[in-house]
Amino acid sequence: MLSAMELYVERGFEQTTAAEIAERAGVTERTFFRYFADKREVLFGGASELQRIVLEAIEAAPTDESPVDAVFAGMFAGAERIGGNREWSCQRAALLAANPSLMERELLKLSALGEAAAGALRLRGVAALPARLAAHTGVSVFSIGFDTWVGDDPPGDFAECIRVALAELRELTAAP
Amino acid sequence: MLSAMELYVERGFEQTTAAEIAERAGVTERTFFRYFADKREVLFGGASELQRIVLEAIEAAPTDESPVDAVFAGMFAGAERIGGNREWSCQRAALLAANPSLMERELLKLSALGEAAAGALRLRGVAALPARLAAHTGVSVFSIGFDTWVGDDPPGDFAECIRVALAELRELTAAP
DNA sequence: GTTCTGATGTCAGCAACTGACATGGATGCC
DNA sequence: GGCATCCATGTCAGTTGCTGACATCAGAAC
Repeated sequence: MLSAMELYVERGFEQTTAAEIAERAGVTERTFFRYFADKREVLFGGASELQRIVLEAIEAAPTDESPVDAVFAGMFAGAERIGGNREWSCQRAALLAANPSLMERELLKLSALGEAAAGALRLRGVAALPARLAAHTGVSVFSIGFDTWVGDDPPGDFAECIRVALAELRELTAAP
Repeated sequence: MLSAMELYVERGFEQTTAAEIAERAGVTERTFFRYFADKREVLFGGASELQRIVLEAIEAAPTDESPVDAVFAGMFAGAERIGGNREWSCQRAALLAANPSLMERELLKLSALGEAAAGALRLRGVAALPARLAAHTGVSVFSIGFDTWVGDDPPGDFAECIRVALAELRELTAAP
């Protein structure tokens, strides 16, 4: 709901009651809770779509591609979906940063995305441990790239931020 | 509180009220909420100590050690703290797996640990982006290693699980 | 036109959490 | 000993998130 986002930005998340959101949306509080599991979930409507896009891209990756490459095919597809509206992303990021309970939910969604991506890798024949490692590493880089992108001076668009982060990570983990 | 953990295991997290925990502990519900910010926080008493141990180990690492090595010095120190009581870790992991709201809190704590570790790296002169990447990668491997360790057939103790995961990750991210 | 179904409203209620104030017991000082 | 002080806890009332049960009502299906 856009009404909820507006109110959260206007007066803060904790200071906004479910009844107020419902009222602005023109429905009852009870109806609000029929659409959203809880007050936080309003901000995560796009999560399932993002996950779908990521998974489809992983599945669509060439079978001979490495697990990490397949995962990042998914991440770049996800970045393309999000990368259009930087303004909105910044606003949302500020809200999350200011409200630990919202950040909790975000982290849960990201973790679920990681597990789902790991599942997609497993379908490609990757063993359990490398699947989880590659998938969660991908999500981690995605997330840190996002932070860079909504930060003060990003080196480019969202995808570019991810590329930069991935290159840096490869350098960091290069065997000694 | 041990009373809380008992009750959560006995009858489940959601089915346990704060009043019941307080009663078993011999205090008032109000007093319970003076000690713990919320119902979930009871299970995360050790988080601050873990963070302290990890940070101290990172700070204590030789100055010429790479960021990743320093982070893993911290992770192994943390693993040593936790690795003693596998039984308890398994019970706790089962609780988290069964309760998304508890998992949320766990992820928030792990994320905070990652940010704190990144801060410790920055004090060693590491730039912001590589610091966050190394730190969160370390936490991610720590967490996946933990899952392996409390799983069905771990390849050894907690530290060994982390070593295995780290080696696997290095192989995965090796430049193509 | 009736029936059925799905979305919404209404209402009562539980449980998580909080603020304000009371109380009591330990501690320290004279 | 007596007194002041402080800190932990109890008491109580209240708000808010969230849920179950049931009523209502509009539109689709027949």
